[in-house]
This record gives sequence, structure tokens and C-alpha cells, in this order.
Amino acid sequence: MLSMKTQYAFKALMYLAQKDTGEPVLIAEIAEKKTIPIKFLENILLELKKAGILDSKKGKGGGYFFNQRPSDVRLAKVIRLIEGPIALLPCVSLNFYQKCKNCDERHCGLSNVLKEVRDATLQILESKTVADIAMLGVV
Amino acid sequence: MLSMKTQYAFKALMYLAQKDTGEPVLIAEIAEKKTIPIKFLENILLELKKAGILDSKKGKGGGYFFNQRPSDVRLAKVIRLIEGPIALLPCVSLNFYQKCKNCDERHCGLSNVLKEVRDATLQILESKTVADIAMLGVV
DNA sequence: ATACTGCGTTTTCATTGAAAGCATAATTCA
DNA sequence: TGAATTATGCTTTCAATGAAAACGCAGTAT
Repeated sequence: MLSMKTQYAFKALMYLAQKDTGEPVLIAEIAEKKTIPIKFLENILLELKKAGILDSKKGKGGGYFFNQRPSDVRLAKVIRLIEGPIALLPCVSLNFYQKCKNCDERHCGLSNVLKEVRDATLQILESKTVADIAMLGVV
Repeated sequence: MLSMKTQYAFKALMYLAQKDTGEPVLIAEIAEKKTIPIKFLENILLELKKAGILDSKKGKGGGYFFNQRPSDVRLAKVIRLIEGPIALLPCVSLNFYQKCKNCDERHCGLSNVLKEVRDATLQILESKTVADIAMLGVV
């Protein structure tokens, strides 16, 4: 299951994408509209900024806005950034690989199956973007 | 990512399935061969027993053994039992459904995508069994 | 200059994961 | 019957993580 943090990240991104105007949006506004604890949200938005997905402006008229186009932000990227590995085991992860003790991966039936799961999952999460999930939200 | 507990559960099940002989196997033997903390393993095996997957016998010559055939134990069942929901969000889970606040699921782009992920995942985890992953392990 | 707004650092609190300890119940075998 | 063997039940512990709250600093517009 995705953590609260990741869920909040998606809600914030969807909100920004739906507002559509390129104008900066206040953290406080996102927090209120999406009922996210404001200090927690600050953290999340900062991570998204450091990853190059969002950018921000301080002072009056400041706030957060997209640095990349929402249609360029793949869901897999957001999940890896906020949540961590997508795979179900470390020894199956592409981006966070770690060898698992006590199992020879070449012949481990479990990791073979979980690789299939990973690939099926990634095929979806790498093809869908923030723009996709924001559009459906508006319907 | 799957918890240690779930990984241990799979290791134990694979070990039992590979031994093949219907004879009871000591908790201590599984714990040693698979380097699993013994008291933790006791708990796990007990859960598997309560779920009807394994059975046990006390006293000399006792231990754990399969109650169902390994080829009847789907991976999805084990994960749901030990780990919990397979879906990435509660509002997308079949077996552990919970409504999520602040989002109308019918029109939520995120939950729509995560439903696709869930279905792709389940298609694999519902079709593979303990027997499958145990066989590959022996190759 | 000052109000506004994001940034940084630290602390807290509750929950969960991952065990360890110890006593009890069932079974076998001598 | 009794002792050894093995699983079961119940409680406690310990560390890590998730989810925040507190407080103050830094940049920007007017």
C-alpha cells in the first residue's frame, strides 16, 4: 500500500494540474482544499521540487507550480521518489536493487514471479502521467 | 515491498513443498535452514495453519506439514493473509476495501489507474501457486 | 520597511515490524 | 505413569518508520 505521503503527493499534483493556470499556488490553499496537514505538505512539495517536477516562488504572489509539463511526469517517477521501490522484493527492484540472502535469484521461483508482477506494474505506471490522472478527475 | 514476515512465510512454504515427503517438519529445522528467527517463524506457521494452508502435530515426530496441496495454494492468498492488501490504495482493494475521503472514486484518475495495476498484479498472483515457485527453486 | 510565503531543522508521538521470554498443552515413547 | 519432545499462547521489548507539530530563518514583492 502507498503511504499517506505518496497519496498526498498525488493529490497535490492533481490539484495543481487541474488548476491549469501557470500561476503559483499557495501551499496553504492546496492543504486546505485537499485536507493535507500543511507542514507535511511543505515537505512533500519540496521533494517534488528537488526532483525537478515542481518549482516554487517565495514572497507575495508566490507558491508552487509545475516545472515540467504534467504530461511528462510519469506516475512511476513520483512513486519511486516519495514511496521508494515499486517491486515487491529488493532483489527484484530495478532502481533499488539489493541482493537477498539465502536465495539464488537465478533459480528462485518467488523472485521470478515477482519480476513478472513488477514488469506488469511498470508497464502501466511508466505509461500514465500526472496529466492522465488529472484529466479523469475533472470529468 | 513485502515485509520480512511475508518473505519468511514464502521461504517456509517453499522449503516444505520442496521436501516433498508428507512427514512433519520441525519449526527448528525450517528456521535453521532458512535462517529465520525461530519464535517469529512459529507465529507465521501458526497463521498459515489457522488459514488452513498448513497443519501441525505436537510431540515427538511432530512438526508442520501441508494441509492443502501446494498446487492449490495461490500466492495471492498467502500475501493477503500475512501482508494484507495487494492493491496500492484502500479504495482500490477487493478484499480490504475502504472508502478514501476527499475523492470521488468514480471520477478519480488515480484510483482508476491503480485498479489497472491491481488487476494486472492479481492476474499473476492468482494463477501462480506455492508449487510453481517451489519447482523453479529446485531446477 | 514590512508583510508575505516558502525553506530548514529539530522534536514529538503513535504505529508497526521484528523479534525474545516464559509458561502451557498435546503427543509419543519407554 | 512419567519424561522427553514439540507446538501453542500470552506478554513484553526494542528499533524503525510514518505522520506530523514547533519554531525560526530566508527570499521576494510592494
